[in-house]
Amino acid sequence: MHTVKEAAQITGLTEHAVRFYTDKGLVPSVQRNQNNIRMFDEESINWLHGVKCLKQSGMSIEAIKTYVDLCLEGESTIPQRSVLMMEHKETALAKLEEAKRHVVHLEEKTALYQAILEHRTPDTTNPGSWDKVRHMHAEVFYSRSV
Amino acid sequence: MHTVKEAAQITGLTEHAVRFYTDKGLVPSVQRNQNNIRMFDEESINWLHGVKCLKQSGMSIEAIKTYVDLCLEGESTIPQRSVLMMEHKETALAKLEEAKRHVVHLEEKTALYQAILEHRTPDTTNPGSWDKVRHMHAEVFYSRSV
DNA sequence: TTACTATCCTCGTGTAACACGAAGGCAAGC
DNA sequence: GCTTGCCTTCGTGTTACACGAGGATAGTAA
Repeated sequence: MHTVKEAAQITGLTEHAVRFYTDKGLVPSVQRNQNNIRMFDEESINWLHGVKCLKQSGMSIEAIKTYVDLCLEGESTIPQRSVLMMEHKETALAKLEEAKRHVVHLEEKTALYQAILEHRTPDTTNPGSWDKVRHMHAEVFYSRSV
Repeated sequence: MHTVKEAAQITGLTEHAVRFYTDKGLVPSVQRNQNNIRMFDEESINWLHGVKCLKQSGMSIEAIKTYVDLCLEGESTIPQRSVLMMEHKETALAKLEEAKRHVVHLEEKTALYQAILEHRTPDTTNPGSWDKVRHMHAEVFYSRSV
């Protein structure tokens, strides 16, 4: 049997998160002792690990709650759970694609800044060169390529 | 000159977001007319586009505010802005790697569910096969491979 | 026994980036 | 004069906790 602090240490969650998850019903096996203190057995620790895992993969607390409740209903809900996971995988894939676009876009921006800095240094004696820099600067900020 | 609604239509933001950004000082060129109504000229629209672009790439409002303020200070801040962008690119890269891990993990989970469903169907007449399903189910939920 | 320390509890507020709706003002058209 | 449609501000709701306050309890040291 473990306390909140121990459960937090074991799972790598914060104590706040552990209390939050148990209060949300994501750890169905957790009990309270006579002093109203949360007691985590091995099964509770396993649930915490599972919740953490789903959370880290981007699932919302609400969705995890739904999933946990389905688990409690037994094996008959396995098809539903499978569907849930597939859907969640799709949203994770969409996020991945979005992240890729962001990186590409930011690489363009930083490349433009590098170009500005390179052009700027050698031409400080040439007033006309600032026009180019200004133009490039506008390009950097307003680029809409996301 | 455009109103909030028009600016929202032009930039593809919601009216709420447009008001929010202007009130946060992310659109320095915006003015109010005698009826206290926000008026957006072309420069304001450009700022909105720029803010939207940075936001979509995952930058926080606070960081965008810092960046906008640096822009207003003039070309002397270009090196600082360049550094900011590089740092932001690094965080975006980190998010990208995280998203990749999530997808890999979820692909494993959904594959396990598929395996369960395939094993379950043909063996409903064999009571012993449920042990395997139960074991695999535990694997699915508790897998800590994130 | 008293005191101190460590831990636990609950409860309330703060965060980010808006979404949403209420209540009210203003101009234009019928 | 009234409705329509847009604008304004303000206040609350959202998510997933973080953080601290205030108070209880349990174990240990003097």
